[in-house]
Amino acid sequence: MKAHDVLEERGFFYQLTDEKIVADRLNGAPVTFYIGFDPTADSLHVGHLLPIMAARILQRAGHRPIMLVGGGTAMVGDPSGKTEMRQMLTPEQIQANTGDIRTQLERFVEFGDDKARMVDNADWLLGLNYVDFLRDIGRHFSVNRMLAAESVKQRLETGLSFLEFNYSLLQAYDFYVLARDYDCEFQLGGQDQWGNIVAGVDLTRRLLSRSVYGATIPLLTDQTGKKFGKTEAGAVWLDSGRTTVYDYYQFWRNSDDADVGRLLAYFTDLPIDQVQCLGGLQDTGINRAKEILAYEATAMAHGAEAAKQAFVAAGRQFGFADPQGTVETSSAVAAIGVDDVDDNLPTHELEAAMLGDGLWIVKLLVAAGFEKSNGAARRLLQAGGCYVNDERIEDLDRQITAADFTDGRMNLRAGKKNVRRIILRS
RNA sequence: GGUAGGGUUCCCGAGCGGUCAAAGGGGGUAGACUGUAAAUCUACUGGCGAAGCCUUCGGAGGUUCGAAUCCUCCCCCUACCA
Repeated sequence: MKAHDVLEERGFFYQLTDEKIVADRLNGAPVTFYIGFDPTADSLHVGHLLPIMAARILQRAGHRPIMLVGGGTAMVGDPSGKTEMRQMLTPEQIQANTGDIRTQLERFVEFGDDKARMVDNADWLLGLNYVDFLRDIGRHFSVNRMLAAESVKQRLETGLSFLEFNYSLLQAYDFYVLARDYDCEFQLGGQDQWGNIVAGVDLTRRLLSRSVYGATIPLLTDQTGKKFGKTEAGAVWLDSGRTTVYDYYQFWRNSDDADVGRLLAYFTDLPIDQVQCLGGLQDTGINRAKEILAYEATAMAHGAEAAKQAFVAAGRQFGFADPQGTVETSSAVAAIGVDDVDDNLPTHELEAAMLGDGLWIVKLLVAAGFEKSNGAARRLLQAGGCYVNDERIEDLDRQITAADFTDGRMNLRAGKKNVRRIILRS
């Protein structure tokens, strides 16, 4: 399997520092490469997934990933692709986040002695001496050139602090350290990382007289041009405590028709010819393709069992796209027997005592997390978007009583897609 | 440090003494139509069990019957100059 060619045909490359050499190296003998994440939150979200998927493909082709968690760079904050400075994080936050992110990465890439390695740039960045760093590293950087970088230019309009301006030096230094100590010769990153990657390539050449390479992955946007992975509710997180497995599944299931092929290529392991075939389908076919995408993506992040439950739960709620199995696929969804599985709707537990003589529907909507305030819940009712056991509730004063529950369960829905199973607890 | 212009609700952006919970747009939510898609159309979009009341216009004071609007001090941003 030729890694470069696989990445290429799946659309993973945006820019390469050296087309020919990168192709040769990645198609050839094992290479050590790295991708980095700054621990600015306690969970990764789907926006981070693209480079991870690329790393996964490279690893399976025999290359060695270094997954860098940027405990040091997070102290500074990358200005690339941002219109303003992000809030500074405390060292404690960063440390906690670093641990959480490591755990998540383990689901996508195999770690071990001769497998992937995890590093934290805090190990070599935090101890740096300012003047030494300026003399040894800073002298290789031209401010003129840095100012010309696209990511900096953008920020010149709104303001860029000296702190952030230094970010690319640190990332460049990372690449140099990894090249020096781990024989790393290739870096992958998002489209907005181009400047930082190139800076690292240059620095390494100057300091080690050695050629290293880099590539960027296209920035994923949805049809409206917005960054992929953000929804009304914010980012779609990999942590099931932040984004439930069901919602994660639904995120993929609700993809735009036009995106399905691309997303399958990026976020599943299905062979490329099957991906192309699925992406070209229409009507029921494209909906089946979305189910496959959602199942595969969910299984990757949360495991096959959880994905199966989400698939069944969603299917019971909205119907299955292809119950006859007419669309051919090698995905494991094809084998799921719909009847013999417990579904996995997100639940909300309700103290039986809260019910009393009746619990106001507005209160329940808020308690279950559908709405932030009574006012918002009222508006939902008024707009006709609230359903109890799939029956629309029109009555603003509707009281929920024990009669609404069957076996201690009841179904509460806000709009078409947000369902929660309310479980009575005594 | 100097000069000029700014900080308005999730975002952009009007408002410049009462009629302001604050125009317009974006975004979001819901409904209709559909395929759990897109596009389109409609309604809603600070809080309160909704009568009325309460809290919002960078912060703190002040003037006034009344302040997002006027005054004072402070904080922050942008541009030019140093």
